[in-house]
Amino acid sequence: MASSLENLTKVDIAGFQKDLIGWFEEEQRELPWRKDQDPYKVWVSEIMLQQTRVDTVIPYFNRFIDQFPTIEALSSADEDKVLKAWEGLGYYSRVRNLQTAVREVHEKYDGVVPNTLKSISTLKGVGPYTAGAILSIAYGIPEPAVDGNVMRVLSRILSIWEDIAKPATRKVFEEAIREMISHDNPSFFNQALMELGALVCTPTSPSCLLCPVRDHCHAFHEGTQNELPIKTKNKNQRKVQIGAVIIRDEEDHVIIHKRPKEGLLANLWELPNTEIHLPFINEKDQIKSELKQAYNLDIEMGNLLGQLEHVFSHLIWNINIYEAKLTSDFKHANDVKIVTKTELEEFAFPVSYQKIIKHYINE
DNA sequence: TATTCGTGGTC
DNA sequence: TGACCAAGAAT
Repeated sequence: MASSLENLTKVDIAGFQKDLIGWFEEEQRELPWRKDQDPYKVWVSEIMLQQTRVDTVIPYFNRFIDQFPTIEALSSADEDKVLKAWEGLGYYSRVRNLQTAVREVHEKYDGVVPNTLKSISTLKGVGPYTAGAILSIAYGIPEPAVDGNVMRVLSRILSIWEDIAKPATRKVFEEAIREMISHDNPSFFNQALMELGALVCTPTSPSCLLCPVRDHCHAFHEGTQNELPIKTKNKNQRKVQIGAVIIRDEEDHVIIHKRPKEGLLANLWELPNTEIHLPFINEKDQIKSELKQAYNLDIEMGNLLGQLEHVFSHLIWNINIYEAKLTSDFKHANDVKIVTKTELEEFAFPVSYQKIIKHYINE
């Protein structure tokens, strides 16, 4: 069986580098993290950009750097403030890992982001892609940074038919990049591949007639650019019924709960809620009983206010939203608070609960 | 290795 | 409109 990289020897690597980097120098977007090569800012941008679109990241990046401009600033920040700055971006463990890693750099490396693959790879949240991205972009080190764009572009350039959904496949592309990467400008080489994937060599209907490297592209010559890359699909989401409750005291304060420090939406805040296993059978009684057990809250259940479906990448919440009255004195706990409507704004909520608060509490 | 971990945009 | 997608890492 032929090697998946058999076409690598047919590529004019010097010409490919020149055409690719030349295009990037002319056509790259002006992005806030491209104003300088501050390793900390490059790092923050790469974490934010994981599985997240550039247009979504831009305002978050600007606010985040404004609020936490240096490694020192992020190191000394409260995690609740950091999560609040990340609110709505998703994959919240990214920013908790980032703060953990930044604190390690602050203490162990005197605030200087490591510039070796071995050291930087030990940092929490820094995997093979992010390590290569920081090393090449911030330090000019010729290390592969293989993301989804790079796999898509190279699968077409080199006609690689392996399934890019499989984790082991990334190494095939790393091997190719090690042969192809510009040692004069590894930063622009890596960024150009990703920029090309974002702007030209798109997942559907790639703009081959505008592509600066189409003469180097095996798929373009074969006409297979719409068949590549091979990517198997993921499974369907499982559905979960949730009963969430807006619990008020007599002064219109609202009770909120901090989620566990691990798992889905870790350390974010939410309304008291419970999973409903047998929907439509004494649902209010179930909720009242389980909230007593889980949070030690005594409540009188009120009306069903509405319903909300929230789709995650791997599951679907169907939330029934109730109101309720607190019927005994509230006892403070680390993970349960009672707050005013104004104070709600200080806490980081998942988007599903942001919507509930906006619709049923603030208006 | 396969699954978990968010969200908003797109077709 | 539902399925897929977007600069992945941890477990």
